[in-house]
Amino acid sequence: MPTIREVAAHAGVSPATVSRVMKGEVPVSADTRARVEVAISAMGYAPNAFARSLASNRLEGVGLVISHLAGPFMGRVMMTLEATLRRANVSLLVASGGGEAAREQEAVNFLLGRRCDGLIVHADALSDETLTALATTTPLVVFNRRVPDIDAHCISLDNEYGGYLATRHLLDQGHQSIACLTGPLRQQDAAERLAGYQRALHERGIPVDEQAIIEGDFTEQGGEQGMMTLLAREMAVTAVVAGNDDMALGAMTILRARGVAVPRAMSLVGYDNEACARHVVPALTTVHAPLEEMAQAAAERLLKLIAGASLPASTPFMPTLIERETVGPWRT
Amino acid sequence: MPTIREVAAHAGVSPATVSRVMKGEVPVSADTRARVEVAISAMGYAPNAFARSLASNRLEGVGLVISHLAGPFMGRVMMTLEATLRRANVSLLVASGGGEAAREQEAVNFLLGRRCDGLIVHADALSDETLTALATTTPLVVFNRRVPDIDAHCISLDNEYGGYLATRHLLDQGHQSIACLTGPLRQQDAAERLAGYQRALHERGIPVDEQAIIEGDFTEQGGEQGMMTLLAREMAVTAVVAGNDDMALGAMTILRARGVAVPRAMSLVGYDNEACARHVVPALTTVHAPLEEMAQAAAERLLKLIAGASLPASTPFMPTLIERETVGPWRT
DNA sequence: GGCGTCCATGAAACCGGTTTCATGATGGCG
DNA sequence: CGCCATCATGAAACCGGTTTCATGGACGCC
Repeated sequence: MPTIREVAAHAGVSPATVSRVMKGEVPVSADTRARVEVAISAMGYAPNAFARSLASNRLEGVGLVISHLAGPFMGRVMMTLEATLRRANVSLLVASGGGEAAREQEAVNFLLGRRCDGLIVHADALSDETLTALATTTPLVVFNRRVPDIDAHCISLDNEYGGYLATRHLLDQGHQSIACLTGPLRQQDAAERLAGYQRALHERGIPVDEQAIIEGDFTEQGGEQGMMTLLAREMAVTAVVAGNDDMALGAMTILRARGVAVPRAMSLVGYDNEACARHVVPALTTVHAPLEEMAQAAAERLLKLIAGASLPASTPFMPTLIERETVGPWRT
Repeated sequence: MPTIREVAAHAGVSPATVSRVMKGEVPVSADTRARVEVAISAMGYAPNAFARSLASNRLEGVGLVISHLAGPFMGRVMMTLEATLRRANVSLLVASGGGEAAREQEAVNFLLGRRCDGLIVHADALSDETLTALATTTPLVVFNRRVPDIDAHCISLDNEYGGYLATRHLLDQGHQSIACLTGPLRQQDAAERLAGYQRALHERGIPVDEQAIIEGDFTEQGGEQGMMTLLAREMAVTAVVAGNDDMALGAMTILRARGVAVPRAMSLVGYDNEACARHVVPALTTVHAPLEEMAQAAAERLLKLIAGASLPASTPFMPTLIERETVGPWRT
């Protein structure tokens, strides 16, 4: 693999000139440029990324910190991130932190030690303060979360609206008594979805019954537990909005076991539009997040941030309702 | 951020000595080492990864080439890969190539240009020859595929055995006429699964009926197509082994639409044990691949290869059968 | 006690780019 | 025609480690 000095010798110019040609910015006369370009392609020259990074102190790569790599949509997100970044010739380094704050912090440090040009963080466990501090140090985009003081760094989903959408859909079908199986309420997304649920009820003048709100943990077991608790309370509930699809799936398992027909006796709405949602029987009505667009926006925003731009806050992305088979009309 | 020379000055030694202490191998007297270590921690010294890579010509990072990042199990695989590599302080660079040979080759080049210490390749489109050549150039592990000339570089699944397992299970339940909805047979895994199916039939002296073998493409639509074709042939088939879970799901959709009860009128076995498999109704009986163990083995093997070890061929991993509800007994 | 060997250490070259600064050529303008 | 501004270019320093090679001291052995 030839070095820049060999190329320079071959083209009869200095290494500095070759470097200038490679970057294409600084003024170089047309014929010198041509001569160098010929030498470059003749010798198959590709600059050494290390030397370049050392001299310029930039990696030309960004880090991705992820809580749950194995989560149901990380694949879709990463796919788009990677494609968008690679188009800009920026590589993607991945570190995961299994949802524990300490390990997530460690992942951040690991990537920072690699002198990433920027970071995309998709993590629950890191605190708002940590992220705010990080944003002052390094180009940062926070994925699927809003951190108040650094709006411009956040790519988020309007979870409140999603919760509202799901609930309103049930109300529109005539349901009056609707329960909510939430995720862990210390997590922002779970709390927001619940808020949307409450807003929809208020809007129709239906009082929120605390007994109908059950906090879970976004897992399938949590959904089962929650549904069992709900049934045990023997309320007149005719529909449930679940914190996410996993919980909805768990709930469906219990309903099936107890012989409660979905959607005839009980309607159900999920959230996330996982791959499974389409396949269950009956197919799950759910709220869809435009993950690909969000991922692309995240990558583009980070690239701009790295380039030194100062951006306005991004508007949250809007979820949409996917109607399938788990919601039916209710006539009192 | 202090440099090695500052640390050296602080400890009253030369940069070379600090470097030696950092690596911990070369002989350094105990008290010098102690003095340097004090200086290091006092100043919070962390070596610059670029400079280190430039001088040693090693990235301390490996590349991962993936066909389909969004595939159903890449999350599980990446999770384990990343964790294993990070334990060795090696970072993970990701590039994807959407299943097209050209883009996969480009992804390889991209990572090679980053001077990765090694590559993990999980790709269908790259040819055996390309991979064999690559293996001579750079430490390489091929995931979920066997390339004849570089056995020692492959972490594979015994797909033939998986196909055999699925088929034998159906035979054990009394089925005599079993169809096979395969993946694209130019793909190794699909062909092997089919071979396993055939072996199981031969073992019981049942002739293989070419009419009962339908080539698909590992997609859900392919499964639907295949099942429609099969039904149109009006054969006396009582069970189907599908190339993967997606195809099985597609097949189930058609069966449900046509009112064919699973498993009473038709048994079905999938392959891969995707998340969905557990949730469909009836829950899908399928073949499970130990992906986490495979991923860990891949990472460990690559690290050894990078360290210069020359390894024996790895034995293929064995899939297991997960019995759920889509297989029932058949009495003639 | 003298010589040879080994070992810890330091000086300096090196990895391969980028960037600053100096220089020489060119051209515009009075 | 001469002077100054402009611009392309090259020389060399620099980024921050690693590694080779030389050196000096300690120790063992005859």
